[in-house]
Amino acid sequence: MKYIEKLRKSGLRPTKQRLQICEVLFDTEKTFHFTINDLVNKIQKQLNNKISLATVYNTVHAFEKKGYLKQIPINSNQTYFDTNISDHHHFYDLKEEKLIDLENSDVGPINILKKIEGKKIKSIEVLVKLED
Amino acid sequence: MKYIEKLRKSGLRPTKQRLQICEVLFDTEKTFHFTINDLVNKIQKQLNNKISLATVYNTVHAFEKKGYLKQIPINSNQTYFDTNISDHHHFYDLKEEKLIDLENSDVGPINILKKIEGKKIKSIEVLVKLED
DNA sequence: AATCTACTTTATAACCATTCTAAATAAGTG
DNA sequence: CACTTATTTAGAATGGTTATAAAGTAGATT
Ligand SMILES: [Mn+2]
Ligand SMILES: [Mn+2]
Ligand SMILES: [Zn+2]
Ligand SMILES: [Zn+2]
Repeated sequence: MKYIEKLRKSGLRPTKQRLQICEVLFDTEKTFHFTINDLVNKIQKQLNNKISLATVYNTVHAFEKKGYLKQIPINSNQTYFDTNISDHHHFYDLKEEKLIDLENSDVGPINILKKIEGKKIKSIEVLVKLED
Repeated sequence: MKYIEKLRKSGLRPTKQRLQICEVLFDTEKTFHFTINDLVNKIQKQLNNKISLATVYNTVHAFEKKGYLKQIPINSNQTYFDTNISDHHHFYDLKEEKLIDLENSDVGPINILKKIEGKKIKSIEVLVKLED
């Protein structure tokens, strides 16, 4: 398994559950956006296998902390995550309630002119809301 | 009261509670960011007067719908609102967990190159996360 | 002014995504 | 294997938000 080493390097034991979640998250053609609930359903369907909700939460948070997932800043009743960890932005289709990737190259360079004393910029995220 | 007409124009009856919330939100030198909980506390302290939590929620949502408040897209356990309804952006200080306004002029012009068929842009929001 | 009706406020319950708990299980180490 | 520590798990708890439904109020009508 290609994920065993990846997990070990991060100080995470390569358990059956984590490896399965890796498969679902990272063995895909394209990256995608998901909620915890989406992921639980995907695991059920794709692996015919139940992983407890607590473990899914734990694993997603562990992966996020290690930088294998990104949380998307959006107001929703659920938290959205992204398997695309590249520096990029999002459209949010208000009607469909769906996120669409917006590559950095699709947004002109962003230059923040204001500086805050003693603080440095960690990330810049653009959210473009779409309506019909 | 200057808010009576404003509310009537919006189709909202100028009740005692709504007028008081207007005072707290809009009778200020500067605009500010708040959570529902912040607002409840502010009302208590500033008006020596309790307004039920449900009414605060109802009123904030009504004001948001009418465009007198903006919701700020950020992942938090609480929803943040903004009395600054101008087109602007935010710093988010991860340590202090505080929002700081970033005027449009403090961010270079943002040009979204990608187009989505049949959708138009409703808003563009930039969130700049700050660390030490 | 009294009456009527739709809107609003309120306390409280319900909701539900997320986190916590603590016991069972599994992984790594020697 | 024996031992330690990390992980999984079901279920309980948490907490912000929303729903409910009864009481109160605003504005319109007579
Ligand atoms: Mn997280
Ligand atoms: Mn709202
Ligand atoms: Zn994305
Ligand atoms: Zn602001």
